[in-house]
Amino acid sequence: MTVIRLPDGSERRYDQPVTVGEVAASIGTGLARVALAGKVNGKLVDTSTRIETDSDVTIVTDKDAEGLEIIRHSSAHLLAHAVKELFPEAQVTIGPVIENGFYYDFSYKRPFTPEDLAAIEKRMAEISVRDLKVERKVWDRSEAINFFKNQGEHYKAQIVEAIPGDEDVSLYSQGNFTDLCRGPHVPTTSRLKVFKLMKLAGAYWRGDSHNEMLQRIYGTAWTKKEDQDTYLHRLEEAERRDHRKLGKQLDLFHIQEDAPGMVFWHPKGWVVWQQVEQYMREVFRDNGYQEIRTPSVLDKGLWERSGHWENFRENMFMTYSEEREFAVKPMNCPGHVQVFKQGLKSYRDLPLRLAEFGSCHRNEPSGALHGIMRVRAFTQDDAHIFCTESQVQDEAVKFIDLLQKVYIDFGFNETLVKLSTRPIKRVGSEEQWDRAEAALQSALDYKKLGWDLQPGEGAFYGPKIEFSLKDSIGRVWQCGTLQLDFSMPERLEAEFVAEDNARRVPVMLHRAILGSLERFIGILIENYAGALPLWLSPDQAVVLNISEGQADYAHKVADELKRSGIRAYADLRNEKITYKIREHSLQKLPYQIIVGDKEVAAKMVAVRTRAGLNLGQMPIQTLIKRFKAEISMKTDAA
RNA sequence: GCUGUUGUAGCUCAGUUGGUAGAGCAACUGAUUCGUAAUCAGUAGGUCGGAGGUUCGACUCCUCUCAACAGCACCA
Repeated sequence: MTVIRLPDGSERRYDQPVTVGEVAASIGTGLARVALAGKVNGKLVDTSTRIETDSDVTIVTDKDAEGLEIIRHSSAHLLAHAVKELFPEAQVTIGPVIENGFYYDFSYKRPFTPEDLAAIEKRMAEISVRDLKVERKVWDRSEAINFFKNQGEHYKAQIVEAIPGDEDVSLYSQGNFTDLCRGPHVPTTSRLKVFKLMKLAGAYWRGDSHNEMLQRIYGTAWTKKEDQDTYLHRLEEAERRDHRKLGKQLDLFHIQEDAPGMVFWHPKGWVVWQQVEQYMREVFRDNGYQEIRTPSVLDKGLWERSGHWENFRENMFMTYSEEREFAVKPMNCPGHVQVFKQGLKSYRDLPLRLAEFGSCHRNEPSGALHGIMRVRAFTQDDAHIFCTESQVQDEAVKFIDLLQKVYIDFGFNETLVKLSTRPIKRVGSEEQWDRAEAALQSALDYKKLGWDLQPGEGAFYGPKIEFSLKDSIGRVWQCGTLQLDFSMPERLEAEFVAEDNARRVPVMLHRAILGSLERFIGILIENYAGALPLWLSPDQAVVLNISEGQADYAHKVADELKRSGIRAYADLRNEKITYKIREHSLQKLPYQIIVGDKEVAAKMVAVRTRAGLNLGQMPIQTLIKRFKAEISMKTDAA
């Protein structure tokens, strides 16, 4: 007798062991038809799994998140199956589920082409129609290794060899295709109906650039056609928000071949920059930071002492003069330590916070460059806090508070937080690391922030907290950071006089809120789809005359706005009002102020927002008040 | 850096067996003076990313190179 408990609390009794699929069928034929897998005592299993003992059982269908995962995973297998049928010599490797879909890595003698991709997708559909049963079998390890070796699947054989001896080696077969997999999978291939292959790319075997480069095929898969359509539509929409596209359309900046990875800021883009910089300058000023400025070109010897030469010389731009070697600074910390070292510091001076809009150059690998998000010349809102170890946690909490306030002001409320701990290659004692990691972690916990642990991802000189934001297509970019450093102050011989008159080495915190202004502005552009809030908009208002007769009045209105500190100008071109409105709306200019004979007569202005909202007539002073209020709120009023 | 794709007018793009390039928008000129997302007409604009090569002849074929894009690797 097997007792099955269902989620609704009811029980079913069977005379002998039953499969998950049979349980579903006994509940209803409808359910059996949509069952993708089962959850037995919390463990996800195939519908063919036999339940031997009394268990809690949930039937997983395409309505469940797990169901979608299974569909994606099985779609990856379907992809591999199709590739093996079309290209029998291709070797399969791994094919995991990712956000919105799946991928599969293959090794093949020649690169797949976009035409191959279409053929593979077509074959996947054909295999789906064949309605092949997907069967799970547990194999003996050495048998499995031999099986894959005989098939010429050397990568798969390697993967099986790496499975711990006490774990089952399960293989899934559909038709004549067999793949190693933990599962679970859909019952038959016909359950895979909504999928699309998206792109081809290279990827290293086991993620190591010393290994062979495999060919990765990305796909997306869904339970319903509409979901896939929505997803594809969302991607298209996101492309329209791409900061590279908007940067061109809105005339904010450009990049050209002569300076890869370096930004030419245009007048409008530079206004945005200055707003961001000025805002951050006030943040520094109001929170106990002192702004400084340090040289961009520094003797190689300083970088040898700081340890950067050893770790990053490949990525540093060098320059030479009178037989001396200099590096263009890739970071600001050594410079800040030099400022700290000027004059004897007392414990009473700590925490000492030095800030700089630090212009840095890093010779990033060409393949890493991406618009203004990943560049070779960038400016950090950088600061270093020199303090004692006992002050670290307090400073960390203060920093997180400040960062949250800034992010909210810029309109971000979804921040990804990660704590990266000691890497294999590191300096400092275990006790130092213990204390440092604990200090950062307790600061995060004190702030009740949700965060992910990234073991081994810290810098060689200390652990760090990273704050990341997402771009329009969901790519994650690190912006804010808080890093503990117990190496550099010592290496560069920074010290202070403690209460007991002894010379001590301070702890240094590296911190940035925006990260790089370039990247942050890129994310701002994408986040607002170019329609920046009023306080950040390059032009805040444009005055449009309807015909030549109101030109003088339009000028006067624009001048009055300018005198009030509003970034405004008059567009007196001899064009129809509809033409001008369209043009400035496309430029995402926040407010269009229309003046015709009626406004001149009434000494008023007619106001329209970029979203197309007509605010009607009002006196100029009322409009200015509205602007001031909206600018100080930092969010769009309309 | 690696794999793949792409590179034609200011922008977005077309150019199918190699015969020295075209559209729309923008720009410029003229007309139009107009009430909330495109007025009409005309003019001008390109050593087809760069350097070599094959050919009587190359935007089209080959080699090298630069850059961008996607992903991987990297990211102090």
